[in-house]
Amino acid sequence: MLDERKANILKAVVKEYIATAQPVGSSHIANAPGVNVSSATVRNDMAALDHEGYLHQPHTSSGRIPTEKGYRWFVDHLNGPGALGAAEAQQIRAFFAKAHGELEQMLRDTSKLLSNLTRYAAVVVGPPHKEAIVRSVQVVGLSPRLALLVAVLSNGVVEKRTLELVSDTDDAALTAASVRLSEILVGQTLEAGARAEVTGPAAQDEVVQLGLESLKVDVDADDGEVYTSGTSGLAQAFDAVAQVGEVLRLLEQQYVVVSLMKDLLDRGLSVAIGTETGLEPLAECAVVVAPYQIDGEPVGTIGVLGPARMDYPQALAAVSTVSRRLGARLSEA
Amino acid sequence: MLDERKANILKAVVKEYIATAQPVGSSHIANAPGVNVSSATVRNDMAALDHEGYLHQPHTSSGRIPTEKGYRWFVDHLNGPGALGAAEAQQIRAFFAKAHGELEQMLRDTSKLLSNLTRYAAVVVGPPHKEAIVRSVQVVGLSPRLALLVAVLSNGVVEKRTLELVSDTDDAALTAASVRLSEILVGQTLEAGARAEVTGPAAQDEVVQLGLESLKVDVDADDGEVYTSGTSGLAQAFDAVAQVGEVLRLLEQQYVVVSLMKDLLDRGLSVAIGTETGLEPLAECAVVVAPYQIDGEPVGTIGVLGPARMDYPQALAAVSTVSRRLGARLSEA
DNA sequence: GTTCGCAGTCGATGATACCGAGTGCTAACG
DNA sequence: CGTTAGCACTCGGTATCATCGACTGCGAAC
Repeated sequence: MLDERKANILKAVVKEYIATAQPVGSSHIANAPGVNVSSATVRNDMAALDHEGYLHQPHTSSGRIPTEKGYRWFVDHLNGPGALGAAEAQQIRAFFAKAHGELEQMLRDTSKLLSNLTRYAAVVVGPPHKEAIVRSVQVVGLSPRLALLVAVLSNGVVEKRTLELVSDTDDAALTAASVRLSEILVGQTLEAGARAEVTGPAAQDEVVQLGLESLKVDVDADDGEVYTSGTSGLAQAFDAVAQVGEVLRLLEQQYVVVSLMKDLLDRGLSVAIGTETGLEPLAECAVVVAPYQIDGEPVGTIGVLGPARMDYPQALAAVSTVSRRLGARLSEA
Repeated sequence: MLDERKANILKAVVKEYIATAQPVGSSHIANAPGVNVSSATVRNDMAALDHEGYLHQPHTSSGRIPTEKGYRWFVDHLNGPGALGAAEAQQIRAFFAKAHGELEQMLRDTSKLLSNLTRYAAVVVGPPHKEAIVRSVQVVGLSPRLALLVAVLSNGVVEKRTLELVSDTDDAALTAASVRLSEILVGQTLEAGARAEVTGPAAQDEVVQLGLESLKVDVDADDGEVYTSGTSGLAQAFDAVAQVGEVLRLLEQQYVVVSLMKDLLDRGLSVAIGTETGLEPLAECAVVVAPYQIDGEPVGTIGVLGPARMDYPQALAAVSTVSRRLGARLSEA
């Protein structure tokens, strides 16, 4: 446990370092709120904090930098997620006021909103497909041997698969197949429906078979779409070009980021710092996540990826506000 | 016009600079194929090339770097797009052998393929929506006051819009609206259909009205989806972090890149170097593009964005091969 | 026209000195 | 006994300077 002054000193160092990216010297925070002692006293406490692992000294005669443990303490001892600036709050309000229509587009835009707010990279994970209930199935012919299977799910997601038919098939046959597939799938989850045993005349129908088969593919891996944006903000946040490249490469492998975010939420965390992420390229990064809920059910995740010296209060405020508003907006209808 | 030796020297300088990113000195290319003179002779020619604007000298006693004009000459005097390595060719074959199913997914994967091949950022622009013919329209209810309009287009694209209904509407009404919308839209292009005048009982139907209205929105701006990948490759290609950030920001504004690519194709170009792009942040970049065709009709564009010192033969080969194979694959069905 | 030889240029590298921000420690202070 | 003032010390950053080496440009020789 840290005594009050040390706590304030640590807090001040973290804030200062987040703002300046420069090692923080004792004299810089001697007058910080809750401190107000001489720099010599601060030095003593900083040495102790260093010893206890909250701060780190790049070299003997330089200021201190927060360690992972230091950041962790900082976020654990924030009172509340911090307040958004008026401009940001206004931006969010404006966004949700005019947000309309299509789920995908809305999530894509939410991702942009979040990256604009934070200036870091934003990730939005859509509702998983396989748990939603099928509302409608239809097979549409595109050309004699090509058809498109379209399934509308209860959460507004549309699953589609191209079917390459072996024999020419006319519209009547496709319509018949649509009816049969509807009987099998509608009302089921996509997952259950795709695995259903089919008997009777439907089992003979080439289109029905192809359709069910195509739905099985990907249904396991499918975790909901991922919308990333604001990667250009990462270039500002780091100074080494190699580091930027590593993080970008990670973001390109969407499943890594998605499983990281899911893992964090499972552990009940909303912030992961450096090695807490478990991903080596993110050693100097931090992630802030929040689930969003539709009608009380958590269905997806939004998050922000930035440097370890992230503006945590701001990022937490942005993420939590946006996730709440997004959930509310999606629950409305 | 350049005499043969100067041409060979210029060619050698460009190749060397592309490979090493270092200014090229006269002695490095004295033994290059088609040159084989002493370094002094090379120096004379390089001075001339410098004077004529093909090469540039960062400072008095350094090697030469190609100018934009030099790169331009180089790509204009390539014989053919260059050959792909065996590994790359194999990678493309493997990809199109197992590529299956859904258009969107396929374009997304094509983008990844292209960035893997070139190590630069790849952009794939899908077929525009508004020119395709509507094959099927359906309205599916999601909740009492929320419905989803799904339109399947002839090119396999699925357009969808969320309809927020004013009054509770049951499935029968939605089905009726589906039928009416089908009568209006099927067989038309999306653009024409959305603008059609509606008369008779359909004009009274709230769902029909909402549906048509929702289709009008975005139909103008809509140029086909954009799939970007391989942005991490940009981090390797440039050394200044600020430059990477600028290019990333540009890529995030997809319409800028799309209109650039479209513009290039209109001008009949397949390569744009530096200021030829007309975009200031791309001053030290180059873009290689190619259209892909379905049944002889150009419907979309693929391209690669990298540094001005791009491996043009390789990039041209990759882009042209992939565009050809992609078109063939999409024409197959 | 080509090549050789050579003086000259200029960035890169490394040594050296210096500055200054910042520390740790000791002694004085209240 | 916690706090502070004072001070010696450390060490990265910057500037200066010399050296090195990769080049060039040019005049003279081939």
